[in-house]
Amino acid sequence: MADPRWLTDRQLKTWQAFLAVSSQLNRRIEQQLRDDAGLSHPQYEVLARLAAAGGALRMTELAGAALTSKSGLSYQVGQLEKTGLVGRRSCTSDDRGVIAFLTELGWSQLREAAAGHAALVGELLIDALTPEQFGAFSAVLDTLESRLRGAERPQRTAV
Amino acid sequence: MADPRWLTDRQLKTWQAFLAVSSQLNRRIEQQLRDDAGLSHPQYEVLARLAAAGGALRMTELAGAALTSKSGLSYQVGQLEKTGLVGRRSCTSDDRGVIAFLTELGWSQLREAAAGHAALVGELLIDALTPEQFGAFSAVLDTLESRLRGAERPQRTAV
DNA sequence: CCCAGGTGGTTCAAATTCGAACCACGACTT
DNA sequence: AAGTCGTGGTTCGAATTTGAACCACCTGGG
Repeated sequence: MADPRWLTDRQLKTWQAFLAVSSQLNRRIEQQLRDDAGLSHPQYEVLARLAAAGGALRMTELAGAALTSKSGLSYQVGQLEKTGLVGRRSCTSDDRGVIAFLTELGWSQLREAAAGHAALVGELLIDALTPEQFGAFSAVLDTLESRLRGAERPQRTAV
Repeated sequence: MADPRWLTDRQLKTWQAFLAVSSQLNRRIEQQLRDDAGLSHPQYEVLARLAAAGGALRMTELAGAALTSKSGLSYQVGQLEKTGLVGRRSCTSDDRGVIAFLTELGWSQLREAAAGHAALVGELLIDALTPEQFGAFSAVLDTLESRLRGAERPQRTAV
């Protein structure tokens, strides 16, 4: 363990800025969705993903981008079902599977929420940056995302 | 509300990448801290901030970067107090105030956790990027951070 | 001095989150 | 066809989070 790695001030500051931005951004988004449509961010994500997929998706696919755990997804879909925004139907080709789908109400609620959401993301994330900055930011995120996707669990190398 | 703003595919994809990266990064960090030092990320943040301030800080200051709510901070400091990593003492100049401070145990636990933490952040965030990318990323985050700090609650512009 | 108003922290109930345990079913073996 | 293993989802309990209500104390004005 000799001479462990340290981060420079700049690196540490950047990391902290990332955490702060991430946290603040989430806070704002959450607030907007709550006020405009009575949805939590995770719930909005579920609706948005379903919509992007044409209106229905298997639970596993929904869990895809791992914004939440498996059980968390069950919970949120349950909530959305209670309020009538999505429904559940079992998968014909695989009896284990469950398909979540947007109801009419779900579509319309999503449509309502989406405008304000897009506006806010645009304002906070896009408008704040120059086109060059945005391009660079986008590239960086792609890099980080694929890197993170790669090594799921680094683990200590053997004993 | 005529013709609401929409995001381009690229913009939407970037936003989603941001969410995914943020979530994954947090997951990894959380796991490392838990395994190496039995700390949650919020707890580590508290210890790190205290250390950066020389070992003691008022609750309000700790809440500063708003990684958590006021009550959340109370809770976490409470947990850390139970495990003996921090202590509470009342502020002499203002009887309302409470000062949290690192205990000896707190310092040493932090030291242990810090190495692994720095290594992981270095690996996931720094090493993944070219120096140019990192510079751009850093600049973008600064911009976003100050922008977010600025308009706390945008609100709809009058009626 | 006493009161109104604001700030600093804690406490409370309710909602959400997570991982572990669990059940049901499909896929592959023999 | 029965047996085993892996996958898809849900359920359970424990920990955490949040906003609102609350108490104690400071500050400024009568």
